[in-house]
Amino acid sequence: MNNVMVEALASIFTIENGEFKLLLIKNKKEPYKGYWILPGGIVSKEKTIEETIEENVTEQTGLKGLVYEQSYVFSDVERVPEKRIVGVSLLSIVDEFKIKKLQCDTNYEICWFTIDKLPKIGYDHGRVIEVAIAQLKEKLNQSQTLQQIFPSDFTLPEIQKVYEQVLTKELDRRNFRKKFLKLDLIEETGDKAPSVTGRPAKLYRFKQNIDNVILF
Amino acid sequence: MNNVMVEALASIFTIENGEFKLLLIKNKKEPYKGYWILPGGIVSKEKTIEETIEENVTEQTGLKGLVYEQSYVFSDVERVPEKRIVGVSLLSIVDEFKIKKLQCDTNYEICWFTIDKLPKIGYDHGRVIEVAIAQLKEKLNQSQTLQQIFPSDFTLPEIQKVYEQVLTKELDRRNFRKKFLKLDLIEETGDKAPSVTGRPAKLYRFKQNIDNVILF
DNA sequence: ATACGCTGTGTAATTTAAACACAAAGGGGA
DNA sequence: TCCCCTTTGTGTTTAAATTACACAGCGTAT
Repeated sequence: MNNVMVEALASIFTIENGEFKLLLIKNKKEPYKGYWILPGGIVSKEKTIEETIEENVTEQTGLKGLVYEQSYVFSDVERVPEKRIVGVSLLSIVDEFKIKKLQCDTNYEICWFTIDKLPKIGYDHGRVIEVAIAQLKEKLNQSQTLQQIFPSDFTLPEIQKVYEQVLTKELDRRNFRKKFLKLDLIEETGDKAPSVTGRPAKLYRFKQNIDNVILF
Repeated sequence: MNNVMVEALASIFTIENGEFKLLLIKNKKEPYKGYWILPGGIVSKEKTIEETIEENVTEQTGLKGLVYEQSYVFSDVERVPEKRIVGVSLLSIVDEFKIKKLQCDTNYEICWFTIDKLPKIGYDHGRVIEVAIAQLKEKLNQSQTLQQIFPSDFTLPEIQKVYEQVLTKELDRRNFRKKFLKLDLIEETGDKAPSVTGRPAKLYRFKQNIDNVILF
């Protein structure tokens, strides 16, 4: 028969303190037992890929109602040992307030990892993650995506840090501020961020009903 | 069992006389017999998606060695009547000289159709095509893609027409020419295009070893 | 020969991006 | 309390890119 198994895999990202983080779970089964892997599961005959990922992620991580976007399909015959599974990778971006504040400790079974300090990754998920990170950076050029990560009470320096990572270069604070504010996407909340050190930054929020625009 | 069938589908585009065209074949089987559909076929346990599409497209259309890019995965449970098939859509762009000059006539079984005058489409391929067209337009913003369609002996007005379709607005000839030539991607061949009416246009070709750049 | 149709070219005006220095607001320590 | 340190907030000047715009060139067809 020409039937193969199809699995859905989720690369779930957030940004905390200007760092990109990825949610991984510890694999309980062989092969690659004890390695860190992406949440996900097999697509049954009765479910779409999107339904499958929502159910599996909820079950494995507790995160409900995330918005997913297709990333890539991995169909190498040998990508899973002993089996033939086509992997469909999905991407999701969440804000840090929607998520549980999980401590990053390898004793936990679910954990956020900074993307340039990832642990030992099982299966071919390392490659899946690479592709997802590239797509994440492309997506961050859209106001909609930024809004998903920073719904409200963010500061301009925070946003700037995101862009400096995406563009991998430093930006002038004054020019960045000028250009970003000119887009007319955000407004001041009136409050200020608690200052760790230095002058406290103004807090902003995205306006309602803004169009999705390309930012940089 | 949780095994489903996976099919690969190819949306193959070219540009002729400034018009975007899509390659379709006539469906020989029920359901949707006689409707036009995308070339493609079922992914077996021993083949990747990319291998599957290459073989099926060669068999069904005679086109060999095309470059494919993933487009989208369609996994609605009811997308194929009576069956459960996950559809992986791929995109390919070819130049008009590599292809057979097929006359467009519904008596033929393979045919190029202008994308705004498509025939009756079978299965959910209409939706697949919609997504592919959107992606095609995004991709045309890369010099690499343009080079696939126009390897040599093209004119600047031809390229301009492509952009006017992608951006859905008219461009100023002088500004377009200035901007495009400044990119330093193309060179004059020395020849001129046969003039149908009006002054003959200079012919250009892409230079060797150019980087892939975002154009507009 | 002349009219017609589309191609090729340069310059001024406007808009956008880049470079740049100092004052303001809070925290910490003497 | 005062001073120092750190980070945020702001305006102006210059360079670069984009836009607007008019006329001559080179073929074909009448």
